[in-house]
Amino acid sequence: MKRTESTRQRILDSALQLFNASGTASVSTNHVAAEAGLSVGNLYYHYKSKQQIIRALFDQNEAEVLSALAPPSDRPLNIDDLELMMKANFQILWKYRFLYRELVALLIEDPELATSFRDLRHRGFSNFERLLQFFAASGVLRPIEDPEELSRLTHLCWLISEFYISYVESGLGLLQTVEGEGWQEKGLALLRHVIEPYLPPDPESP
Amino acid sequence: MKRTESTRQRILDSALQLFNASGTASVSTNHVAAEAGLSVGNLYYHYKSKQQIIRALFDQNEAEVLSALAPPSDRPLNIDDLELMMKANFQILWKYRFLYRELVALLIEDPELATSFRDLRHRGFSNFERLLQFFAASGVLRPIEDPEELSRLTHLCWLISEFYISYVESGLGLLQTVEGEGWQEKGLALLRHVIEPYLPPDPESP
DNA sequence: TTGATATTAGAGTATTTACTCTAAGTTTGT
DNA sequence: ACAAACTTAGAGTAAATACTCTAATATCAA
Repeated sequence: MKRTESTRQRILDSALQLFNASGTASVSTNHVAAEAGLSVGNLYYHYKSKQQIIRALFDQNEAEVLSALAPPSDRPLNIDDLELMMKANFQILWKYRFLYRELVALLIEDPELATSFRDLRHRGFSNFERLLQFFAASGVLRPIEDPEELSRLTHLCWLISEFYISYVESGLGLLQTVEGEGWQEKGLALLRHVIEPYLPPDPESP
Repeated sequence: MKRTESTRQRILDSALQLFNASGTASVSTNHVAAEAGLSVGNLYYHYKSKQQIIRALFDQNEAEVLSALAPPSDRPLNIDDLELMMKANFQILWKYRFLYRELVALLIEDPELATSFRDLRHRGFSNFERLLQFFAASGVLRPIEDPEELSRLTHLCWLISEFYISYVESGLGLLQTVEGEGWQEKGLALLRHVIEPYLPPDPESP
């Protein structure tokens, strides 16, 4: 059972690496098997189609996102937690960047995946909206009365989080190779920029 | 020469339609030829590869974007122009949505296209940044002293413009079929939301 | 008209791709 | 020990894909 787990994971790791490097379209199952150093038959024993591999990577991504964004149960959230969550989120986005980069295309090609993904994300969105609402109600942010405004702010944060990596990869975010850390800091700066107008007025300030 | 133009265009139109509907990966040149109602040989007479078709669609998109975003030469820009530009831009983004949806993947698959696209967009970005700077300097927006802040605001607007369509298509932007007009209005609302903190203080207000 | 060039159709091909099958090892439970 | 279940390799295949070639027709310039 250990070997199984390890082979399955090796397939996913190789697929992830190749997908990130070259995109799902130009990476075949044969390539993945070769990269993982095992036979095609073996690969198909563990995953019965290329779709299944992609779905498995979606699942793996989902699990990592959920664990990274799980709120601490022992104390109330503060604004630094939010920043840490965003940071962890960026790491995961980068690890699975092919997935976000080709998101819509992948969902079009696999309608079943699409519905489950959309369902999951819809819940995530609601959670995040409630989180912001909570911040606004508890004084971490200034109050937001208009529900439309709250919704917009949430959409904005989500949009940035989900597509900032693609924005960077598409070339405007940063001009050099992207392996450095600057892109992360810049992404966080964008999110802060959006949140900033909602910080409570500082009583120390004149 | 007229016939040529029309066949060439028919190929592009069919390709665009199929790409938008199913993604570039699952649309073959044979499909495009069939959809356009002409032979494969004919298609390859006009475009010598699938890449060339994609590049032609990039070019066509570029031309439309440039013409939609050309500033009026006879009068100074005002804030309503900005809104009209955004609106026109959304229309074009929708028309060529496969292109933005698969942007990074397409650039990875065609490095030559990548460099020219990035070059073009870099210029576009600079122009837009100058436009915002001009607004800030001329009182349409409040002054923005920090160049970093101006840069961030520009990046933010650009990111939203470029990926909002994908955001909608990915399912969170709107839940129903996307053919309606609501998504456009919501996208504009996001952009306004980002710009709003930079509107000059209203002297009429208390 | 005539000859050159542009346009079209459609059969054909080399390669690739996703996937199957069979048979041989390897674990595991009892 | 031994059989059942799990895991692996690798040859093989049907279909699809991007693209070529040839030859027929249309257009145009002189």
